[in-house]
Amino acid sequence: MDPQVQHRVDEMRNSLSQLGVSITRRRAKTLEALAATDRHPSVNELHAEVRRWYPSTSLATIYNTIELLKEAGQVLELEFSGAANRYDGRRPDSHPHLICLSCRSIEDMSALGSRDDSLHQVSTATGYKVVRERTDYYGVCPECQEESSER
Amino acid sequence: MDPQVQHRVDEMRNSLSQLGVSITRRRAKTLEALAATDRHPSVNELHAEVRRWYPSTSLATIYNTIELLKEAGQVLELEFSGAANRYDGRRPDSHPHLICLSCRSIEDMSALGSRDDSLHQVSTATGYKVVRERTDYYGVCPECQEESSER
DNA sequence: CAGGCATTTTAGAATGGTTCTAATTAATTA
DNA sequence: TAATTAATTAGAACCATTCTAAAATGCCTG
Repeated sequence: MDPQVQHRVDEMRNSLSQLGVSITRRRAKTLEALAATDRHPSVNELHAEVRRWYPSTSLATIYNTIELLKEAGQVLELEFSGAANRYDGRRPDSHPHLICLSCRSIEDMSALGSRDDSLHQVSTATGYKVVRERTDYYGVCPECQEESSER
Repeated sequence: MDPQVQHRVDEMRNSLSQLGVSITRRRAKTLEALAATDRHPSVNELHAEVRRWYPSTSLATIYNTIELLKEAGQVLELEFSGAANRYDGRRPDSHPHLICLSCRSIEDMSALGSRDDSLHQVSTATGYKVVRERTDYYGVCPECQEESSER
């Protein structure tokens, strides 16, 4: 396994252990699936992946693991109302995403300019205790622009 | 009616008319309800408001009007997976919001620093054709902080 | 003003992601 | 091994949203 991925899996394992829950084989596979991809999988996709190893795994188990990871602050949940939520297990901290309206891909975006510590900045500016940020840019990715220009 | 609100309602009416649909009484009331509040109502809340005048109004009609407003670019939809979507009819352009995790209030936030034209900046930086942005800051609003410190 | 046609609305069914529940299975401790 | 606790399963329940077919409304034309 890629050392980066391994390291991330270990982080998640440790955080879950600190919650006092055990790392079962299904949970371990879920963590691996999350750490192994940058495609921001949905619960269904994680379920399919874990099922490749443990075919009897139920959806509820994946939801349960996601719930634990959220409590541990080890996964970033991207909510959508019209489609399944998507999860970022590689970078659980708030960071912006690029979402393609055509192919529905979700890409991490490196911070643009000096927008770091924006949580703290917004806190002092507004009086809110800001703990999390969500920033999505919606548009059409380069690949989909290409495809539409081919026609 | 407040002239600001009236102006906004007129804008929405005109945009809908340009789509070629008629401004029925139910639709007019929905626009008014959207323009009259900064509380980012849900479809249910809009439904309740319109029902005060036209009690037979069905939910589908509100959804239909929202759909038209989205097509016309006259309402901003804030999607949530665990709760009902919320709508901003006053400022249909992309702008950041402050969301209280305790009371679930949603507040408009005036732009912080020079983040304007970020759509264009992100477009050139990433190759995406960015058309929309969503930025939410999640935290605890000053009122809820107060309440919890009283105990 | 009547008749016909397109649009809008209604009520309820269908959908789909998520959550809940009760029962089963697996793991842990004494 | 027996007893206790934790994890998992299958399916029901939930709920916001979308869809559908029928009814109502509004509009245009003759």
